[in-house]
Amino acid sequence: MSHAALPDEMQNIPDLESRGVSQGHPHLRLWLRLLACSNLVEREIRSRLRIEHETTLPRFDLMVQLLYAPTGMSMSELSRHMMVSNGNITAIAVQLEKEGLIRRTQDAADRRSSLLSLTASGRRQIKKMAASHDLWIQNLFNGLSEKSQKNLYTGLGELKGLARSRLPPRA
Amino acid sequence: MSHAALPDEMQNIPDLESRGVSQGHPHLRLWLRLLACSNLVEREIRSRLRIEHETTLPRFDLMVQLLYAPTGMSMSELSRHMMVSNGNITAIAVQLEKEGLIRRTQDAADRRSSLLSLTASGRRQIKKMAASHDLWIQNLFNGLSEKSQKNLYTGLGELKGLARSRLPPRA
DNA sequence: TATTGTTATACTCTATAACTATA
DNA sequence: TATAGTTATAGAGTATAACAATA
Repeated sequence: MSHAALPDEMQNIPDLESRGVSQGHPHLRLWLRLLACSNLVEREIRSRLRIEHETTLPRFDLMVQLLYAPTGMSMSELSRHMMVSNGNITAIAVQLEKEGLIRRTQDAADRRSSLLSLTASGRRQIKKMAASHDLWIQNLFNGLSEKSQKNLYTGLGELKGLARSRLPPRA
Repeated sequence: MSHAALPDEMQNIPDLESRGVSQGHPHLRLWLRLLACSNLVEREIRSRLRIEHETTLPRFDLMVQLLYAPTGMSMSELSRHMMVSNGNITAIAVQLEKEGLIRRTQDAADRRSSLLSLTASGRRQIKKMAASHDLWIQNLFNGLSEKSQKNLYTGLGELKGLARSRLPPRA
């Protein structure tokens, strides 16, 4: 008999949450569980992006942003969306441009700024990758009960608002 | 008027979730929101560990594991709990040992294996760090409604079980 | 044969700061 | 003065594989 359907508490697979899980405050337990979930899924996505599409999560993220911004985005916009520094965006953009996946056009109005957008080839690639990505997520999350999906979406919305208001902005 | 209390949807602070958030499947939206939350908090913790305690998250994690395992843990156990490879555990353990925060004792029963445990100094340090960490988490999460806390803990438990059963084991 | 741990390696990712060009 | 972007750098993080010693 598989233990796939057993509640997590009974599987006893160790992870970060196992530490002090009995001792900790409820808030701490919640955070460790959130972190464990996020790490599990993120690790899988990084791995599949690497193996199946020979790319990385930040590269994927940047291209997805552009996919949903048909008129293009500036480096600073990308920096804000991806919550990393300008310098790091530059590094990724240079790679992608060299590989012919994105292009850079000068903003006529503000000559400091340049707009990034997908090339035809880049658009083809990111669409394929995004489709894969959606499938991975579907296959993982479609086992969640309707109720948990709703509860999580709402609860995480609340948490995100909190984090946004209580944590200092970065990047 | 501050917008701190406004629901996330009305704050319009861009992040990864902003991409395709209107287009995507509910599962995808949920995942992007989960990732955004986790990244926000994790980034803050990394930053504070670095600034206030001059350490890193993996170092902290390893020491917390030892704090809750008074009889010590083997490298392989740590590797499983932290979900990273043996080689990476070795690298961190070498640092911590050099700084006198942990010690290594040979396992008499299995001479391949060695037990890691905290030194007195290491124990003092990790207790201070763990107290800080708890405080950060408290200050962030204590704004969550009771209901959301419960819903999140339950929902994430369900998700973690799913991930555990559907994703290949790593490390 | 499998497991524990070490070593080596290569790359990606991140944070920071100094710098330029333009606004 | 402030913002957009570049460049450089150092350290952290991750993944992989080859290896020795022991089980």
